[in-house]
Amino acid sequence: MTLDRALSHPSIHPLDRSFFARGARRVARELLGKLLIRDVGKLRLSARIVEVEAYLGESDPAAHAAAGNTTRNSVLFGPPGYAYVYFIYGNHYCLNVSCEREGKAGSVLFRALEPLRGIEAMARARGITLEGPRDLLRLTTGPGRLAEAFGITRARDNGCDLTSPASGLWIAEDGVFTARIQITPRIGIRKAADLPLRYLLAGNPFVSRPRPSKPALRGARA
DNA sequence: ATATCGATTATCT
DNA sequence: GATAATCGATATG
Repeated sequence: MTLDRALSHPSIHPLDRSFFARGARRVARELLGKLLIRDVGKLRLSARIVEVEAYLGESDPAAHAAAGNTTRNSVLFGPPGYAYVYFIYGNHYCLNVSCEREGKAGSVLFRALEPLRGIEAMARARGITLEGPRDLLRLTTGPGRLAEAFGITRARDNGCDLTSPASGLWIAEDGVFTARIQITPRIGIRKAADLPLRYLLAGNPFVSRPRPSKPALRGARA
């Protein structure tokens, strides 16, 4: 296949479950550059993953899994590659994917995406009229925003298999190289707030809001 | 540009 | 009864 054909018709395939059967840091870092896809009827939404956070399981005070296995978070204690959707601040849904293995929690929170396809539909879902380039930045920049753009709710999506296109919400790989990875502390948490577990594509304009004032840890480690 | 605040509810203590 | 892995609006430099 020529490069030109690869660019216009990239082959897209779902990530295997073994991809998620690893530690959350590793999964988080490698999810950067992959695609989140929502299929509803013949409409497809797709967006590149540009910012995520790792949550380490029961030993991580900031993780929902720290409370042990409850009704709310039981997906985290199930097999890897499934959607954990939670409702927060009485207003917003957020999407995670389970990692590790059955019985061992660990997850990655999706924090920001770069919209690729179905942009008009995302704008409708967000209640935004697209007038300038700046409006694109408000579509999927932030965990609550991307969930709204993709129509993700707990009732609809919690527990769905993100490795299966048949589920209508899945994660794909298209062979595009990832840019430089940057690592910073996680955003918006009270506990364990200093651990460097936020992974982002350096310089990507769709990364969520205020860069933390703390000096960012650079390079791709962990 | 950054800072602060209210909204609104499932979940946990 | 308090809290929370957020967002959008408003206030201020």
